[in-house]
Amino acid sequence: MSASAQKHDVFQAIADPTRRDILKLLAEKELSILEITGHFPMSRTAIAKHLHILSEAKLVNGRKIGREKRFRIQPDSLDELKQWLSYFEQFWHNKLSILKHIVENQNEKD
Amino acid sequence: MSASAQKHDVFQAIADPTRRDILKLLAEKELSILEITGHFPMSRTAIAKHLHILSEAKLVNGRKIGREKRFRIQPDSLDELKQWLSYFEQFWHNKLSILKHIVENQNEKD
DNA sequence: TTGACACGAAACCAAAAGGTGTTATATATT
DNA sequence: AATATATAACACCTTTTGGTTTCGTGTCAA
Repeated sequence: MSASAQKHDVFQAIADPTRRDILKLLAEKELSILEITGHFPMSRTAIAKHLHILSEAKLVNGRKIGREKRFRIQPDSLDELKQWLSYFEQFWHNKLSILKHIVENQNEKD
Repeated sequence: MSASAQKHDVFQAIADPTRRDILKLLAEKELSILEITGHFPMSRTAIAKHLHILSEAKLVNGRKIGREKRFRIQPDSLDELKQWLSYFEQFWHNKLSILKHIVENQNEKD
């Protein structure tokens, strides 16, 4: 077993809507577990678990400050998702506009 | 219950590695259930379930041809994922522009 | 030092996910 | 018409997920 025996990857991490909401929260600013919990109708423990999963997926990281643990977003891993997406992007762009590629040769604008 | 009582969304659909592999297969060409099953170490029934979930998420669609059901990719829904991603993109581009060496490694060969 | 506070860890639970096999039904082939 | 085939529809099993509660520990403040 390699050292990267990672139980949760990015895809699983973002599968849960609560975790996606947590990410949105942390995108704005660093927050403690209790502060995050305040935004959701569930227990602190549940949120802590979600944060653990997000942490495993390298989407957030937490540092202890006093008796608090403050989490912030670490969006690097989303790049893996982006690359995965880009693989399919060519397909839906190509397929949806077979004629279009004649017109716009390489308009990498959007 | 509204008509859009959709059990699986895109995020859940792509959370499973088997389903991501199925998407890659279908990206290349349309395939029947049996053909898809041939690529995986599991039963046809299991694959059919995965296809059902992918279908719910509007990532694939199947049409009956004779006694076969052939599935093809329907990548429109990935756009939702792309939009979700783009929200965070600004963060990691702004915040982590210093760590650009990661991005610069991007050799889109495979 | 005492007590409130923020957190971690563990035990537990219900429901969903992911798989199996069997049976039924419609379609092709002969 | 008979048979083989591709899939759908079930029933079932096991593991994972997402939540709970309880208890213990370190930290801050009075």
